[in-house]
Amino acid sequence: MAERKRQLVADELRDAALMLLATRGFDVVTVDDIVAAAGMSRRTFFRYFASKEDVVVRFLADMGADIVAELAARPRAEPPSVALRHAVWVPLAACTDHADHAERARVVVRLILDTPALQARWLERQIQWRAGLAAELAARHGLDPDTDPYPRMAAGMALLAFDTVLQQWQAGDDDQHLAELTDRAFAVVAPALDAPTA
Amino acid sequence: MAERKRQLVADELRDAALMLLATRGFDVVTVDDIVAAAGMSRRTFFRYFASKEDVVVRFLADMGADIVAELAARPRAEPPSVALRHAVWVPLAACTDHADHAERARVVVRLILDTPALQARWLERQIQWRAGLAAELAARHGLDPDTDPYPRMAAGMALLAFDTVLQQWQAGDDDQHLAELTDRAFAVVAPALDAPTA
DNA sequence: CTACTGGTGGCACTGTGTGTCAAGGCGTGC
DNA sequence: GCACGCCTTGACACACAGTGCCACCAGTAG
Repeated sequence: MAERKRQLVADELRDAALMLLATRGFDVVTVDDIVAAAGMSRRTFFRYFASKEDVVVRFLADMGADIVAELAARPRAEPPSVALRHAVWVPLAACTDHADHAERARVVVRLILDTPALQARWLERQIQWRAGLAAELAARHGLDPDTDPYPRMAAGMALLAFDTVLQQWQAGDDDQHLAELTDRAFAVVAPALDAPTA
Repeated sequence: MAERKRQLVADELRDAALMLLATRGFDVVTVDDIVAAAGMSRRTFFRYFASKEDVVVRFLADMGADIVAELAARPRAEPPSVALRHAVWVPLAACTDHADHAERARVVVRLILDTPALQARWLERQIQWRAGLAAELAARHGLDPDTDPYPRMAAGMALLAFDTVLQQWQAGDDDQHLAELTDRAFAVVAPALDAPTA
């Protein structure tokens, strides 16, 4: 009940913010502009979002937890390239399902990729995901995450593929199939992910 | 003459900043603290450095250009894993040469890796390096950087190895040999870098 | 001596993000 | 109905980053 109300306020704020930021640009829009559009006070905004960047990045925030969870759920016998491909696919799948959510996500991705401040936050977030993935990979393969570079780098390669897919998807005018882009990206890193020396 | 003076002022500011930031922590030290220690005005600080983060990141800024230049200088017949290993090694070599510079660099790396704001700037910088490396790789192999994911991902993998080496070097109490760490990191990604499908 | 130049400090301003406090809706027990 | 906490909100003040502007103070050429 109270939880619903909170979510409602957060959505209102987020919608107003994304609308303004995407159309006018990240730097020129101030928090005052956003709260004026949403009809709330500045202080309330910062109660729901840690920063102006946070409004945008949060839109894609849960992805990281989803990716790690999916990796943990994959059968351990699966080769790393396959397990990681499935893990990374989870958030991407949400974009292919209904075109409504897809177009919204595309705008956000586009905004992030060509705003340095947002890109920095985005990468910061990815670092945390990488740590989670690396820990899971280390546990999977019985490796020491402190001395063996494989878990960290395998996680990094998976996210690199993720990034590359998003970049190509956002840049393409036509609706390139995300699945195909993902396959091509993972084909590049698969030899390293599945190398026997790992 | 005037150029020397400028460099002197910049060095003074940088030294004071690094000293304070490394010992007390990035967030708690204000620009006022730094300029007070250096005996200059706040306004002067921002004439030499674009931001507080900039003081730290600039210390490692030229690395990117060095990496790209070295890659361009490698013979084109060389397999990508070897050429990229040499390219990435250039900035790392500076740390092995004289221990004086090494310990200083280590402090800076440590500061960057456990300060989120600095890590974000650091990654932001790496994104630019990756673009440069990707362009060079695309030219090297006659690939289209817009459609083929290989150049971007190969560049990303090289920088991922670079990051991993720095992380392990900074974490290790003992003086692990950078060359060995680099070899191990590149051994992981080499199968993907040199895969024939590229 | 005067005029120009480049670096500097002081000042005011915008914008982000935080701490604090008073006021208002809301459910619960009396 | 009424008083009591509980939570949310808005408002004000504040610290800090970063920028624009202007006056000042070298040195230097005319």
